[in-house]
Amino acid sequence: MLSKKTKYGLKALTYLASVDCKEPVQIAEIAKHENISQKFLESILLTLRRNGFLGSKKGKGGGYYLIREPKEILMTSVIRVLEGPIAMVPCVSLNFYEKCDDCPDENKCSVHKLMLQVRDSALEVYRNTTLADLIS
Amino acid sequence: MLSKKTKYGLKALTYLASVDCKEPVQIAEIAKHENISQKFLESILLTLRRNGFLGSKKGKGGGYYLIREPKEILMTSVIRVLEGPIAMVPCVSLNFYEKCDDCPDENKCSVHKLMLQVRDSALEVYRNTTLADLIS
DNA sequence: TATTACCCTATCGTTTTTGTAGATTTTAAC
DNA sequence: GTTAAAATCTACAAAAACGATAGGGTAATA
Repeated sequence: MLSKKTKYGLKALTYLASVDCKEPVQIAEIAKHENISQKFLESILLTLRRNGFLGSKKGKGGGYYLIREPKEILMTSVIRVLEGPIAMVPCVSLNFYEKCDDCPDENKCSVHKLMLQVRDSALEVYRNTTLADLIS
Repeated sequence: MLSKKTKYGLKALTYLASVDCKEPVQIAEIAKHENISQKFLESILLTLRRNGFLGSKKGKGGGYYLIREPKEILMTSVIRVLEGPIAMVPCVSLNFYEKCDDCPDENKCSVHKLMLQVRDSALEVYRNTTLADLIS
């Protein structure tokens, strides 16, 4: 299940991309437009800024704005920052690998085998989708 | 993230398929072989039985056994029974559809658009994988 | 001085995972 | 037959983890 954090983050990014001017947009405006709890969105936008997707400006006329072109923003990176691993089990994750504590041999594990395929298929989608593709 | 319930359920099914004889296998044996909490596994096997994947026999010499050929057991059905929806958001789920309470128009929603593709790609994998494919 | 992002913390609620305790059914030994 | 052992079945509950949200204060900027 996709967390609301990711969902809201994606919606916020899409909104910022659709506004297209580089003027800062206030948290309150995004929250209202997308029906998101403002306080929650606040923390989400912060992580997006810390991870190089957004810039921000304080004070009057301040807000958040995209610092990269929508076409340059891949879903792989957005998802990894907001949701974490793309893989459904850590033992098949490229960026968040962890060994299972059960499971003596990954290569013989049926779950591993299946989830490797699922990961690859999801990766295929995320790699071929940019923020620009999500704007209707 | 895949729940342990699903993970353990898949491992148990694979184990039962690999044993291949139709003799009942005890919960304790499966739990031990796959490093699974026996009590937890017990409830998982129960749901698999209730959903027509397994048969059981009580008493001495009892246990669980497959009642369908591994080749006939599709991952789509296993995942749906153990994990629930394959889709990452309810609004793109085929079997567990729910409307988002935010989101006035699904067709314009960026998350909807993205997750529809992710669902389809996962579905592609699950539909083309049977229990027999997971045995090494 | 007003406005806005920034930051930390606490809390509530849900889900997941595991454990406890016993009831029920079947087999097999006596 | 009676009994004991071996297993599944059932319900519940507790613990742990996680997700989502809210509160309140700080810092920067126009």
